[in-house]
Amino acid sequence: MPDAIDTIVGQWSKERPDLADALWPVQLLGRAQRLARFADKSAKEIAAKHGVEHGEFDVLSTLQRSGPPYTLTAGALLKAAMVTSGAITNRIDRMEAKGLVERVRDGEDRRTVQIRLTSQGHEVMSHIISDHLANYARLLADVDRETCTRTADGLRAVLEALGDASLR
Amino acid sequence: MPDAIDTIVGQWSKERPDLADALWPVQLLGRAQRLARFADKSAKEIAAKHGVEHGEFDVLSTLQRSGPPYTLTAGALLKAAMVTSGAITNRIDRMEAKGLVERVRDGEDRRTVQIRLTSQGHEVMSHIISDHLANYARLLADVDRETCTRTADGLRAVLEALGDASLR
DNA sequence: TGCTTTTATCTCAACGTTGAGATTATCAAG
DNA sequence: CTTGATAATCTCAACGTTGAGATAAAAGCA
Repeated sequence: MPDAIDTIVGQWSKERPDLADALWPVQLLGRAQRLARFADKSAKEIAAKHGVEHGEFDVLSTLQRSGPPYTLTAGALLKAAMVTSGAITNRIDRMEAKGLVERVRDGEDRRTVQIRLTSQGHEVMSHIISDHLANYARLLADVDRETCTRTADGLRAVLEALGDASLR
Repeated sequence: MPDAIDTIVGQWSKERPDLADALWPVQLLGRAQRLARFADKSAKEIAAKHGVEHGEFDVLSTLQRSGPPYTLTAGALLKAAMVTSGAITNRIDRMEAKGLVERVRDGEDRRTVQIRLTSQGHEVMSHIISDHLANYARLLADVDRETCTRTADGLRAVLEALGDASLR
């Protein structure tokens, strides 16, 4: 059964037959983008339900999963989030105002700013993460588990080839 | 070899062992999001090289692959692009100013606006698409073709289960 | 010690998207 | 016809991100 990407590839094949042999990457990358859009949109709704922006959820998540003392530099956060420095500064500003994180400048290197999850941030996050994972599971409810595993493994191979480094 | 998502899943398993069994969707959706980010960022650069925004490239692409007469309604474009109506209006405004598309209100249903690719838009697009596909191929250059095919098929199954309808 | 380069974060204006509401047109009854 | 409901697009203020430049601290080197 054709999906949206099959349609797109079919349309291009007709319109530009000379490019037919160059369309195969779209089958993979186009679908990854499409799936990511659905997942993003869905995750955004879950986060909003708990009163945080999508990007803020990302920061909370990165901090909590980093484990005690739930503290990372602004630089580590922007790399993990794949956004620019301006975006991280803004997110931290907003989150600090909400009491979710706090900036700590300690002695070692005074250029860096340590961002620490507050107990309130910790609390909010523990509620969101369950919802978030349940939502993700719901999205994939109709897909058999082996397809998920196999596809995830394929994506891992692709990301490795792309040089997507481990985070630590 | 672990990738960024393996690291994330590992961190969560340690921090919240009670959620260990609920992390499997992240293996798939997290990687899709990550791959999509790389692809998006790369596509954005290609489009910029030709003087168009990422979203504008999306519109050009949708119009051209739709085939003669290279005309779609604003509504069709916003569905294809998965964005809101405001975004499409703005994109069309900008693109019309650049001479890439033109609004045509013909008689049938005067609520709708037909967006038509101009000859200039056509020309710009034919240059971009080759670059774009070459860039996509370059991204996947180090991945063996069968992995791509297998993974793309897996993603199609997931998208179908999500109800991602064919576009026409 | 002094000078330059590099690193980390913040500042801020420009930009694109969102999302609710307004506008205008069509359709379905009555 | 007229009314009410539905549909398609546009308007616009609020919002988050980008990206270049500024600031300040640390590291490299003479």
